[in-house]
Amino acid sequence: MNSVNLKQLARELNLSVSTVSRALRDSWEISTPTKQRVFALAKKMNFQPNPYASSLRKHRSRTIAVVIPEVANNFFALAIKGIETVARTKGYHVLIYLTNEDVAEEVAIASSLQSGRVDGVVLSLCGSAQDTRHLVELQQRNIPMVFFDRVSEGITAPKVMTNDYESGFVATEHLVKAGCRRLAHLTISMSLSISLKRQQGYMDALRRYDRDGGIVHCGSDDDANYRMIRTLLSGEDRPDGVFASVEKLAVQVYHVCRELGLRIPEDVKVISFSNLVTASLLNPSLTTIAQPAFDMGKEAATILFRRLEKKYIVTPEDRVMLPAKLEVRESTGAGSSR
Amino acid sequence: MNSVNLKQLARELNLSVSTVSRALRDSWEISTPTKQRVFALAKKMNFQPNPYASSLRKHRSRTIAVVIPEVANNFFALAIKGIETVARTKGYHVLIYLTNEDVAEEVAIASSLQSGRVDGVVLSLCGSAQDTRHLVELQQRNIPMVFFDRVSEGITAPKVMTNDYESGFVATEHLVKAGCRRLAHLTISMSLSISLKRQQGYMDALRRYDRDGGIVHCGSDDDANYRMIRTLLSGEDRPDGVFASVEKLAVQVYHVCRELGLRIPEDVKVISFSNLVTASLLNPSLTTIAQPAFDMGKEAATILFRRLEKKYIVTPEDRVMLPAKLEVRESTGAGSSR
DNA sequence: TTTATTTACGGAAACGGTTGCGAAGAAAAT
DNA sequence: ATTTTCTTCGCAACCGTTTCCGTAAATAAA
Repeated sequence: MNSVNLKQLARELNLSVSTVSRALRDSWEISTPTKQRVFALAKKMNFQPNPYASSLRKHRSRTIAVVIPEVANNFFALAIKGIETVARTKGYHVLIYLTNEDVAEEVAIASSLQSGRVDGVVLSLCGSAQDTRHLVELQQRNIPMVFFDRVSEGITAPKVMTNDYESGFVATEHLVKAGCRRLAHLTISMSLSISLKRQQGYMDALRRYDRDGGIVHCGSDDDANYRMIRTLLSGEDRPDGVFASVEKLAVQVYHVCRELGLRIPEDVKVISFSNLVTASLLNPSLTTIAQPAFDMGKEAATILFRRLEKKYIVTPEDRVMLPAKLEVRESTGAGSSR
Repeated sequence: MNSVNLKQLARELNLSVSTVSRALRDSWEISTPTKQRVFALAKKMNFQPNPYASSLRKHRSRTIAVVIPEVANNFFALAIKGIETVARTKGYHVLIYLTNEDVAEEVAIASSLQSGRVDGVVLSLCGSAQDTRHLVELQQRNIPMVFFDRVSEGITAPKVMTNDYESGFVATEHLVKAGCRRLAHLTISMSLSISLKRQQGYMDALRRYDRDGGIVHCGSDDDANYRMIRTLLSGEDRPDGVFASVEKLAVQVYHVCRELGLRIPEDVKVISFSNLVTASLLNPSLTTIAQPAFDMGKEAATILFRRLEKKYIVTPEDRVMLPAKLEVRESTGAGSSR
């Protein structure tokens, strides 16, 4: 345990505890020579102020929480990196909580956050059906929240997101223009607004181009998803274009196509929301809608810190849109196998 | 701010603060009816004890730190997941710190951890040259540490690792048996013990099978790495087998081969340490040495909590070996293009 | 009935910084 | 010389919980 504290410094310096405390915080009330004496000894004794004493007194922990559905996913990993980068330059610490796409866990986490352990929260919702009471309770405790990507429309808090509707439209349009006649959209949630928006973009593009297409509602069970996709691609009237809303579903599509002997892009064209670094190295390389994950994390954290510094007023329609980018590759190509 | 505290509960119940505190901790000193009254009101008022007051008083924060070089990497992401899973079942919170492969950041983080903010640390070193004084100082503050993967041999602390020497040997042997005559090993560090062990396995396999082979020392600068690999594969006497110690180098090899028009595996066979979920979908699919990342995280966290519960005595040679697994795929195949 | 032992709870001192207020001494103003 | 104003620092309360210790009442033992 770190046993060097203010009291010891004060005794050693023949000063009071309060003077030492103020000197270390570079208060104007303390003379320069005294400050220097204090700094010197503090450094010599490697004094580290007890963060818990400070948090208790100041009602501020200099800690934020990041609540996300999963971490083994390039998008969220990059977002964490963005958040952590900003946090450390601000002198904040980052607690991480994984919901594993399970609402019950999200509720439990939100509940534990009510204790005042953190000054603010950056979060991305899990995909299952959402009752947002646990988040409302957090709001009522005056714990600022900022959403990113998987936002909650029902809650008044800043939201950092991508242009999901347009991206869904563009992805679908891209498939159509690549020659697809019968499409399918793989989605992970019927409650997340980002899923609904991507889906709406898909549907509107279908109508705009007068194409046929269905929607497959996947979940968090990988095996079940695999079977659903297998069924989809096994039928007589299987789609010749698939738009996956998350990369893990695209990966499943690749596996299913291998198993069924379907060629991409000749038999089925594939496009997906994804931040896979290996997208260009896949066989065939995968056409993606890539989100600026790192920047979204940075932006969300930046907004949160502005809120914590009271330099920010939240409005109901408070959102930052960072554009996703279409990266055309072979999986939606004309058909040249390489 | 959460303003319902013990004092308010006590006033409401006509009890003393100490009694309420004891009741909530289910102390034997408190009668059952009193406990029930306390529990009922605490639940009704949604009482959440202030964790900072508790930490200050008990000198325990129920928080651990995870210090890793990066997060946008399947290995570390899965390890975090393993650590977080164990932590939450134990009621602990997880702080995350990224060194970005920068020793200076690692030192700064270690220094900030001296404050007693965390009860223990799970860490994986960054690759640059290591002076371990900052870690020794943490040890001296009685903050338990557990290493995983990128361990420090100079420090007496539990280490969770894979059989790096054998894996290096096996990987090299696999390339040799696939027909490679001239090998190259891409490594990221000259100071990490895991790199040295993988390298030693490589060298011993070369000697055992009487093959020629060099070592390319890469760093954390992706562009520089790319150029080094490009130079390696551009020469007249380029290798026909490459063993990458981390997946990002294997990805670079793929890109370089595309640029140079080299065919994998016909011209160059590639094997790599990697936890890429898309390894089997790459073009060609990548032969990997996969580490049990999730289990390594779980194991490291489990050991740390045993230490925190004083049920664990550390010995200098304290290490857990979890075996890595060779997954043979096309990148080291006989040459069939698919 | 008196004395020893439980049982159930309250008082108060921690834990280590932070901060409002007051006060002593020096400097400046009158 | 006296009063006022700074400058610099100390005292003590405070944040919310935990825990040592003490004590009154209830029960058991003598």
